[in-house]
Amino acid sequence: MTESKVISFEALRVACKNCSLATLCLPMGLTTDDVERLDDIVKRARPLHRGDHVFRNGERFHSLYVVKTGSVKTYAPSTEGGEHVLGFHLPGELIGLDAIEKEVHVCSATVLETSAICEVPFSRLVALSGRIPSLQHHIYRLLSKEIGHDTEMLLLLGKKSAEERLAAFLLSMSKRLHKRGLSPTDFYLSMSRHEIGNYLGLAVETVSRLFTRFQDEGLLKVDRKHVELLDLEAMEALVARAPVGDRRQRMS
Amino acid sequence: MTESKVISFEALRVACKNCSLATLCLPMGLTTDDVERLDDIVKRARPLHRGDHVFRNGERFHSLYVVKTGSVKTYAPSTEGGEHVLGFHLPGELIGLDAIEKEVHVCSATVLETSAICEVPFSRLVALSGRIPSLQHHIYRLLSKEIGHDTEMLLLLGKKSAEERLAAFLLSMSKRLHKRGLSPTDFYLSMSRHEIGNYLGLAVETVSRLFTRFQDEGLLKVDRKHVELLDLEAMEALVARAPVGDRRQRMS
DNA sequence: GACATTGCTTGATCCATGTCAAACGAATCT
DNA sequence: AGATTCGTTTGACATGGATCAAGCAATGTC
Repeated sequence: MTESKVISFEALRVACKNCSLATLCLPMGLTTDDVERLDDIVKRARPLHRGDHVFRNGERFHSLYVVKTGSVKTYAPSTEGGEHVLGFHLPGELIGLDAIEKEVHVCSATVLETSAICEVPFSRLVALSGRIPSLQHHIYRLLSKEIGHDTEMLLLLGKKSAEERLAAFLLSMSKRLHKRGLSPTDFYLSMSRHEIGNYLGLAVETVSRLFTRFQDEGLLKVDRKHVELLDLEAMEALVARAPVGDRRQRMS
Repeated sequence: MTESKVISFEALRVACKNCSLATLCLPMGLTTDDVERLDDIVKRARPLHRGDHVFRNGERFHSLYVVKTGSVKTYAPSTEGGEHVLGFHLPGELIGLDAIEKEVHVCSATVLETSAICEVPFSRLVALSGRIPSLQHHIYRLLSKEIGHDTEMLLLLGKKSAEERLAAFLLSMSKRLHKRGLSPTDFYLSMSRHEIGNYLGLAVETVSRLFTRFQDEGLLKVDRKHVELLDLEAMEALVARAPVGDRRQRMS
């Protein structure tokens, strides 16, 4: 009990300069000196537990957040009690970028498993970026990257079949986990089938059926949250297919 | 002939400080002095004609572009010759933000009708933003706004019915045109049904049928590209409906 | 002015995926 | 351990929207 508490405290005490996420997170491309300064403004919070919120829709925006360990789901609560899952975020990923414009959080972020989150006060980040041109430029790139990612999702939701969506989702998880030094073929999903379906614009039942179909076809092995991708190539081929509407007229 | 040429030349010569788009475009929130400096870096190009490209997928990224008059379509060309329409852009709107990260254009932008486009060299904008904090912050907001917009589209494509998508599209056009001093209820669409369908993740036939249905229901009057919205309220009610999947279980 | 070409509309049909329903296993509570 | 709940799976069925197939209206071409 006491021991695990000490361990997580130690884990959180680690500064940006020692952080294994250095290449994924903000410090990328900064000098050692700059990272020290960035270090000063980042607050490291105590671990959050499944279901805890990092921020909620409607709250005033003060900080960006970086997932340090664990995973986070962002979603837009809808009237009627439903929700629209906007994304799943792994260690090193930044959340809250959509709140800069209105200075209010336009979505909510909740933790899918016990997670550590770094808080980056935005006004201090902006002040710092005014003095460090490379940081300023890096923030532009981060925001642009987010736009690029959203654009990919737009294509996925607008043009791809259920099968292609789930394959793309699994490959995305695979690649992102791999970048973090984990197995690209063997991992645990921290989100439910319901959340996956919601995220991909599919019914839970469709997601479930696709998992069993993929398994029958030998593409993967799945047991509850545990997924083993057996044929990455075939999966890549699935998502690389021309979008649905385009399959009608084949060009010369 | 000669006369129209002179007119368009005059129109283009207009500087940022006199631009009617001032509140929509970059200069928002800047001092007169700052706007003058911004003025120096913005290049005003000759008018482009229907089908001309502002930039193409794969080209090296140098500049952001602002639509001054006319309208622009951004799209991601797919293999097989098809395309995925990412957005339609009206005067005052900025395009190319998704290219900052990779320094390469990840989509193409083509002009839907004769249009004037302002070019904003990004490196010069960045340099200027380093010296003008309010400009820097404004760029953060612009990028964040784009993310927010993409997020809305994600909801539209992931959760809404064909009917809701078209209604949302028409209302979006209506609001954006209104902001530019044009009628919110009576306007011409510069894009084809095919492009609308592609953008909304629908078949052309579905878009066409919905237009006739909306007309039959008295929501609007449509003749080719000319649209007259007759019942904005009813249309708002349509798009405000809870997303598809959420209509099942109603909360207490 | 006839003839392509292109964009739009309308009808008939089909199918992928949503919806409804039920059962089951795993996890949590008492 | 038994009961409850929740997440998942599977089956049966319904349907929104895609696809296929004409026909038609507007625009451009020679």
